[in-house]
Amino acid sequence: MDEPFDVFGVDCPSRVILQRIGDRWSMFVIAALSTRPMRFTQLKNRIGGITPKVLTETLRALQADGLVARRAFAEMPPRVEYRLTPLGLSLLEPINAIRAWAEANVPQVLEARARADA
Amino acid sequence: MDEPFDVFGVDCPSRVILQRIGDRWSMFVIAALSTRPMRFTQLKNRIGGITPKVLTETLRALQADGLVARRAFAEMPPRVEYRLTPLGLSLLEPINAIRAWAEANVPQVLEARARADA
DNA sequence: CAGTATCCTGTGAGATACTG
DNA sequence: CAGTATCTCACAGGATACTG
Repeated sequence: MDEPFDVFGVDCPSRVILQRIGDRWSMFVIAALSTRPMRFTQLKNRIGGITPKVLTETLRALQADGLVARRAFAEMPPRVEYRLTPLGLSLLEPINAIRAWAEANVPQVLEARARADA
Repeated sequence: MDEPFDVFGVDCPSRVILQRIGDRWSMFVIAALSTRPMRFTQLKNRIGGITPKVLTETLRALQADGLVARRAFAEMPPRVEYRLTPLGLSLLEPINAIRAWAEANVPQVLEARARADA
């Protein structure tokens, strides 16, 4: 049996999370849903530049991972709400750790990057 | 002036970090260097499956961001050592937060994913 | 040893248009 | 409103071979 969380395993489950939060749009969706549920078009408007196709794909992936819940109301016109699950909410903590690091250190990264360009 | 760390800004600097730690190989390199400096070939061997081209690219990116330092010795045969900078070392903390979350919650994610497949 | 140099491919993602 | 359906493309990443 494998070490359950060997960082050097390509199939290490923690990479699942890293890839998810590293991808182009997931973080925007999670951030948008962090305070309240939102509807499809609300998300689309809030997250400037995302296309409906990509938003759908992102939401599907987050649902598949149990981070976001979808709730459809049988109304006319249709209404669908997305919200973070408890699991999704719990992910906000490590995300905030990254955020805190970024706030403290990104200036240095940008400096280093500028120096590297020169 | 923009909010310095508006998660909804496409150019939000914290995305820099998320993309970096979310990419295919950076985390392996950082993990490999977390305890001690390593040479190119040591890294290549430790991180199974990475090609020299990609390892070079990854190291370059990490150097450009000031997370990894490269030190070449004028010897024959050539010797080069890579190590985490203090900045790179400090990144281990938020990374461990993610890791801790993953250890606690990835099983649920995998369950959700399995349920989604069915 | 520590990389370069080429070539190649899959797929994440965008543009655009359409529908129950 | 809440998505689908196509089409297209760039580019991250891989395979393989070579070099100062």
